[in-house]
Amino acid sequence: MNIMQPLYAQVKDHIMGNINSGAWAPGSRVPSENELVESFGISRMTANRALRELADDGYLARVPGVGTFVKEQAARASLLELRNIAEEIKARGHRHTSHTITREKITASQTLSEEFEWKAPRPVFHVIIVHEENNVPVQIEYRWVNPDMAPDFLIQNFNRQTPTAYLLNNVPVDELEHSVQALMPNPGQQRLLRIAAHEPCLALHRRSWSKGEVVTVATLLYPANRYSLHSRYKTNASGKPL
Amino acid sequence: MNIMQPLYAQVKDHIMGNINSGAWAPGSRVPSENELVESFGISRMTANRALRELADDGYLARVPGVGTFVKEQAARASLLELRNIAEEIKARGHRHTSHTITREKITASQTLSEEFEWKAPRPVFHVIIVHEENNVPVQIEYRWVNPDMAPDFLIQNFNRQTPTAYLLNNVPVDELEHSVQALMPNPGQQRLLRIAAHEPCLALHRRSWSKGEVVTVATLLYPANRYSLHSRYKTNASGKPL
DNA sequence: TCAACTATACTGTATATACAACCTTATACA
DNA sequence: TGTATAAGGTTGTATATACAGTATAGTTGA
Repeated sequence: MNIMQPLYAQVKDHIMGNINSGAWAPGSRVPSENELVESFGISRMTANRALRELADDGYLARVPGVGTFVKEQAARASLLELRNIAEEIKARGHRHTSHTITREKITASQTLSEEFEWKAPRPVFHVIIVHEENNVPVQIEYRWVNPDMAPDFLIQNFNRQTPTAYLLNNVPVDELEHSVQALMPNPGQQRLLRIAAHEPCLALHRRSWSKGEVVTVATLLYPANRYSLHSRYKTNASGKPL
Repeated sequence: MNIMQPLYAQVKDHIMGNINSGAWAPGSRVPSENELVESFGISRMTANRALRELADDGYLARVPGVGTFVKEQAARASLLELRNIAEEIKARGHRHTSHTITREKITASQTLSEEFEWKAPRPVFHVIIVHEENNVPVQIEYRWVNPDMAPDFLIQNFNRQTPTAYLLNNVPVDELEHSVQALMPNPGQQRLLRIAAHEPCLALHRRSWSKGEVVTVATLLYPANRYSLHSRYKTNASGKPL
């Protein structure tokens, strides 16, 4: 049942658990390598790896001769705070509708398998949905979902709950990747979005992980003239997050 | 003279040098841990650390039982930590050059004053710089700077230090705002970026604050086919950042 | 009182060794 | 020919040990 994790990963989880639960506040001291050696019955190199990797990830700050401390977390998480589009539209007081163009179970292509970090192609859920704001198309959502992580995904009613909302509510996400680029839509996309030729689009590509496994891969296509992505956040004065 | 680097860092530099110079193409195999042990006269743990850290950073892919391979690196700008473009280009092992098109002190327009959160128009520094990667234009930087926050801004040599780098080093930033959109460049921009008509661009608009005052407003224009903005980050399991 | 020294704790790096898991290739066998 | 098996190379993890560098607290001595 339980997948055995490496020792250093168990130590990392233990530390992150204490940080996330608030038991260890920012600035407070975490156990030294030798203390972890004692309490976990591990070697110092293993404790060192756990602490070093968490420091590399920005969660801990290590000071030779002094100790290891919990870092203030930069408010980075809020940057691309990807709320689901239905709520954004409703927040503007407009009406959100959507059309499901495709809803199928297919076998992942080679490139898609790589995005899911699979060694070999496997089945995936695939949907294409056009979202509208006051009956004007504002987004084409291309989404692929790992069936292991959300087996009931395909039988949802996406007019009631967007795929984003469904996944948010059912799978805890612990890692996110975004990339944004500009591109020219193909004729089919132009038709779906009802835009003129030579009208560029913003493509937001997103992957999300849960416990090391890719949950979903999505490409969101926005007409340039109807959308821009926006973020604003505070940085912590100490660290240099930019 | 020479700062002694740790062995594992020397090995990392050696590997990245071969990748950046093109000697080791993407997909090609890099020396195994035992081969590095032989050629560098180091222990396997040290070789392992070098390869593992480069794999964690996304430069290498490791396959148990098979070997370690060079990953393809897309040209990406980071969305979250807005490093300055010169360092990003150098990190890819390429050459960064820049041309300063405009350098002046002007009076802010009405809209620009609003961006600076000023009630009335005031003087601002203004520069336009074209950044090149291996002599190919990859970014037009339109930047306006609050003279109160960086009075010496205009007399900098922007070939030595980009405006981003200068501001980062001289003004502590505590708040950031970004917005991203796709757009068609105008003919002048097409000429500066040396791109064809109908080639869309990504426009990243950024404002940064220090102690409640806007320090700088910038618009960064990237040719769509040469750049994508990218971010990846871990969320703390408790919070729900998307 | 103040300065220098010392002991101690902590991180950073490096080595040698060991075992497990995985993959490929060669070999032996039916 | 096809299938097991064995061998060897590869990464992944874990331990025990060692030494260097840094910061702090305590002690000593002028």
